[in-house]
Amino acid sequence: MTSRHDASARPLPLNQILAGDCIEVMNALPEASVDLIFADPPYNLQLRGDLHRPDNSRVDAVDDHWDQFSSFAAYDQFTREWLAAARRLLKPNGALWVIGSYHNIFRVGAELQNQGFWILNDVVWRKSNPMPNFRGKRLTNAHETLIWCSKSEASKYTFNYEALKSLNEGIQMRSDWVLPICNGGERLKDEHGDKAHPTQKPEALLHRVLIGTTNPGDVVLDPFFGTGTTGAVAKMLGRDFIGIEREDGYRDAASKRMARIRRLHAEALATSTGKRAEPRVPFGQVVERGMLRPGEELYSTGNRHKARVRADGSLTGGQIKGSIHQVGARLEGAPSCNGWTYWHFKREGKMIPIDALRQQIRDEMDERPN
Amino acid sequence: MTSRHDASARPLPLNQILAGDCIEVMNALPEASVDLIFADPPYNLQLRGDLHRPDNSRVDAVDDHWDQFSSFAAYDQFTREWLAAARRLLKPNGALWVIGSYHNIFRVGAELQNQGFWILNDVVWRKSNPMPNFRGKRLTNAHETLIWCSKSEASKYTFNYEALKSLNEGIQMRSDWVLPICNGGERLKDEHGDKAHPTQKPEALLHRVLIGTTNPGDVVLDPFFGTGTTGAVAKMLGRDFIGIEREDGYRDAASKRMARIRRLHAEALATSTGKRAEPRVPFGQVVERGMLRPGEELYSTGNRHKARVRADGSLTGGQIKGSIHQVGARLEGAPSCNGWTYWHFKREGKMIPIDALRQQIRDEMDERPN
DNA sequence: CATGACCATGAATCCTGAT
DNA sequence: AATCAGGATTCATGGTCAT
Repeated sequence: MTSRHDASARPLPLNQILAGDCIEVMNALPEASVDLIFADPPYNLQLRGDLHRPDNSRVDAVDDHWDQFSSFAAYDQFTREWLAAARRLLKPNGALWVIGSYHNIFRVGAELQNQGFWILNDVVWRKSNPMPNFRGKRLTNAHETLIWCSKSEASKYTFNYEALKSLNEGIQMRSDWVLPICNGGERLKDEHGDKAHPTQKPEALLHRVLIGTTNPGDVVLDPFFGTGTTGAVAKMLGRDFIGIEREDGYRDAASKRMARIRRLHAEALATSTGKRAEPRVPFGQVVERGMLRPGEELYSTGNRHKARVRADGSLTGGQIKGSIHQVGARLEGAPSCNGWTYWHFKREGKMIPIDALRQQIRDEMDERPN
Repeated sequence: MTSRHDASARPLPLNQILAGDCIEVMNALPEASVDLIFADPPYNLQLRGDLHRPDNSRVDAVDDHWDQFSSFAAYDQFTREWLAAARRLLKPNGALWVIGSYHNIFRVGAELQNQGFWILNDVVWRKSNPMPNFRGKRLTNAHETLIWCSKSEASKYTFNYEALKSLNEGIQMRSDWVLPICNGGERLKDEHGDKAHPTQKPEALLHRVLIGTTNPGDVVLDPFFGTGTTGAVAKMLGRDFIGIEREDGYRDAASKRMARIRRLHAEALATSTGKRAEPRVPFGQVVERGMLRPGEELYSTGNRHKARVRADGSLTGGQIKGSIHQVGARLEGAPSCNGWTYWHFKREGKMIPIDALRQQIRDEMDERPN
């Protein structure tokens, strides 16, 4: 007798919404199989008159300290269990996002540190249109907090720096994101016209998360799928998703929603990349191809230093010999140096950075792969 | 033989900087005697090697011995102990603020909930000029988190709703505050011209905290006093402070700062408002429009001085006559003074800075340009 | 005296693949 | 597993100094 989601027998159930308790369902999926988890766990703490423990038992009152402690303890246990299940599912280089408010986020953050997740950033979703504090007894609660963490300190996590920089008009993306709450046409309604889910997240939030920390084709899992914002944006952006949701009503609403979503074309999915994505070119190739000749002189930025090209692609500058980077660093007394932008050659009286030669080689590689 | 800070024998040591470990010192003070605690504990940063900017300059990191902890467990124990000592000191209606980053704030937040503190808001300090992420490997860490909590759920905490609303141009104050980091003239320097403290907080941050959650005459304690921003702003605003600091160097710098507090007061107010880009509004317009009537009395920050409005938009305070800025500067013995934030008028028993009136005028200008 | 160029610096868990 | 080396990477602000 095998369980419904037997880990050994079944392939990953991609682009489906799985029914059931997320801890059980996650434990039945194969380990180390997911690239990213986005989790919007219940915040159900200290909510006047309608307080439930994660096991759905009702908390009578929180008037005294012992009751508070018992409800924190129950929430902590729930947090421990779903985080451990999530951790097991993640690939070694996988990452996790959690969103929460001051009611629960500190407990979640402490527990994920305890389990060995490595926090990369905490991100503030600054709501441009929050609900005011009607009674004027506190500050307007105008933000929620997200935590972005990798599975471990050693994880080589995905971060699309240039893509996020583009989203932010050319300036590197900050840890505070100003986005409106989900309403208008995006907000799912039930048959009575009421909101289908009390805390539906805006697609813009997930868009930024998925563009920034996944690649097309990655597997994104959401253990608290709700009405499926994570799945909707994942599908749109060409990522595969796995949703887990316990409530029938939310699953139904999410299924209908997914059916309406159209995947974006590949060109639309392409995002900005930086030099890091370019193939590496050894300086020796520049010499081999005769773009610079052995013995030719190079000039530093600012023209303070000179060096001479050698046949093996190294430089000599006085007593100093080594790579274009090493010689530049030594001459500048700097911890490191990018020789490609530091050194220049002279053509028709003009100083040209040797990086232009590297670019020429890369352009040829694009025209004739292999 | 009594200890240095014997709880039973001594009165509260107001407006002093106490030397020693904050846990021991707090435990020697009388219980239930403090209105507000503002705490800026070590963040437990876990930095690896050096970090260089793209121009190869080295980042001066926070590598001080006081921020070194051997493990999360060690940091948690430290947090438990100082929070318990702080809790004992607070009056039943007292409140606590803590500031931190993602390195420590989740652990601190969870522990204060465990101890029975009642979270009122988490507040995000959004830095207008954070240090960028030089390697492009994460989001710019552009904010820090504060937690505001009362001693217990039953506490009748202080919240000056209208004062904060005025500070915020007549709109309810939100849980995200945009403020620049502390630099320029406000940043304390040592004899070599280096920063006196690696993490000095801006006075504007404490200004907002103290205006919003204390009343004049309240006792404000800071167990991690550092170079004394909390004390400086408390003194400026007519609150009593108690500072505790372990490091001799920081205590010395803080003592000198407290002694010169009037001068820094005027400078800080002049520079921390950040309103230079706003259209200039002459004080006379406030009078012309009948927002303040000639003959009406204004009260200084801290309520130490009074002055009377004249029909031409000048003030008289005793023998001194002149603009709101000139009279404030003369009364404080300061080289300059921002009269807009220094002077307050009384409405329904509440002190409101006249800056609120200027903002009202600016709002109208925004609605109806020209 | 303005203006602009240039420089310094801030609570930071800040690289990656080949050998 | 540890070492080595290529080479990619920054925004806002305030102060100094030359023009």
